[in-house]
Amino acid sequence: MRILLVEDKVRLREAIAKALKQSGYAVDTTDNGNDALWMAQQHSYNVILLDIMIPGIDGLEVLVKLRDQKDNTPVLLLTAKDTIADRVKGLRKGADDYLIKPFALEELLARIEALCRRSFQKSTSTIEIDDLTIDTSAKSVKKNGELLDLTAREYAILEYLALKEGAVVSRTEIEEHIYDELVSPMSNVVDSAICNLRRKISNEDLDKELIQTKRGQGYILLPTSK
Amino acid sequence: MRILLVEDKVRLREAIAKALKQSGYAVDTTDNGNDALWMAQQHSYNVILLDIMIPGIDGLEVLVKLRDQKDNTPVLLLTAKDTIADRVKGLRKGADDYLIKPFALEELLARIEALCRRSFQKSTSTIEIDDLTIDTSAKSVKKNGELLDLTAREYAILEYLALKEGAVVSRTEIEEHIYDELVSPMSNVVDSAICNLRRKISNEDLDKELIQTKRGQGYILLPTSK
DNA sequence: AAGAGGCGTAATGATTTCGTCATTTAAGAA
DNA sequence: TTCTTAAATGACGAAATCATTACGCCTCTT
Repeated sequence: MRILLVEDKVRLREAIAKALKQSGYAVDTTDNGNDALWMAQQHSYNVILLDIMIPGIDGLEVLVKLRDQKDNTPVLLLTAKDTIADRVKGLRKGADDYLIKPFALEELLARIEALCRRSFQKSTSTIEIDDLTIDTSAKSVKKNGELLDLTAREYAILEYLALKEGAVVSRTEIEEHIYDELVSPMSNVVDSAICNLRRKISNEDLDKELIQTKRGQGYILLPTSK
Repeated sequence: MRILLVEDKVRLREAIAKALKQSGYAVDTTDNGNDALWMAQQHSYNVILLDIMIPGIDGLEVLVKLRDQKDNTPVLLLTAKDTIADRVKGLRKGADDYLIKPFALEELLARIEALCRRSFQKSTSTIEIDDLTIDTSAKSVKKNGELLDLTAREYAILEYLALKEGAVVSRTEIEEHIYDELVSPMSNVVDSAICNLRRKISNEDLDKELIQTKRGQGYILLPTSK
């Protein structure tokens, strides 16, 4: 999951970014509205955290412009203005949620999780696929009840594929949603990560791979039944 | 465990705060309702101790606003008003418990403990994990019946991890719930504390650590069986 | 007021992750 | 089948993260 964080106050921005990264998100940050718009066009973020009071174009304007461009990325507004009027204004303009500063990081994390879940149209925090149970809240994976020891990267990729279960996911898409930094075009990081992931989730007895390769297109996660 | 104490009378406030700290809680205090609301949003407290008769917004209003904001932090009301009507009013508005002044500190501590326990959905005051028995009431830890000599910090961290057994707990989360003051972003206090803690609870014969490291995410307390 | 112990900090050493590269394997087209 | 290209795999090394130790400040006790 990739998040754009738009916040001008350095300390707060870095504190939030740190917490987000600890929770396994790929995070891009900026301190102003212009860059925010630019970045939102460059990537398709899973969630945008938008401070309202920022230099240049303010948060609400950024939100309006995004929606004008038919960009429906979930937006969570951050603001100090604790008035009903502003809250309503933000939501009217197409914000998906609203958090009043200062807020507890845990609450922020919980809301982001909810927004992600909603955007993938999942109502529960666990995804079951074959003998795998992915708990997106605990960020853990169990196989037949056994906890698997996945690294953060491996988990992130598996979660992403699981959320898009049955859809072909290109390498580029994975790179864009899981990796902070730009991945060089020649790199085979994703292949490599998928390889390790498969090793950990594969069924020796079952020859069918849960993560299948679509030659020239990418990967797809398919339950054996389908 | 982090507690917000809202009480305007200086002597009483400091007496309570001191007792709480001695019992190992991280404590923030304020003497008025406005700050209380502000602080409650800033952190996710484990318990809020709320005096009803305070300057500015009164305690009941603070409670109402918290609940309006979907903040379900356990609230323990403190008040001199010993009338059935008020008691009912407080509880109706979403308070979790009620204590009439003057009260014995011991009773306060006992109720706080109960609230914490309830919020972590534990019914007993002892947690057993492998050969460890954590007595959240006595704030002591036994290993195979032997009392361990943990410092307050070490105990607090262990208890917190134990209450969230099986869940990955990030450094940020530990800092927020165990440490009074803001921890500088570069600090490795938590690492250091975990290291000391491990030394004291580790089994020389068993190679598996009870507190496991989730690289890039945090720590997790896992019984060996799982 | 002095001593002890707790605790935060910083430095260093250990571990793990992960990206890259090289090689092998597999898939699809001619 | 054979050739071409994509993907899988394994080894390696750099970088990031974590563990551990030592040190010094501060608080609390006596």
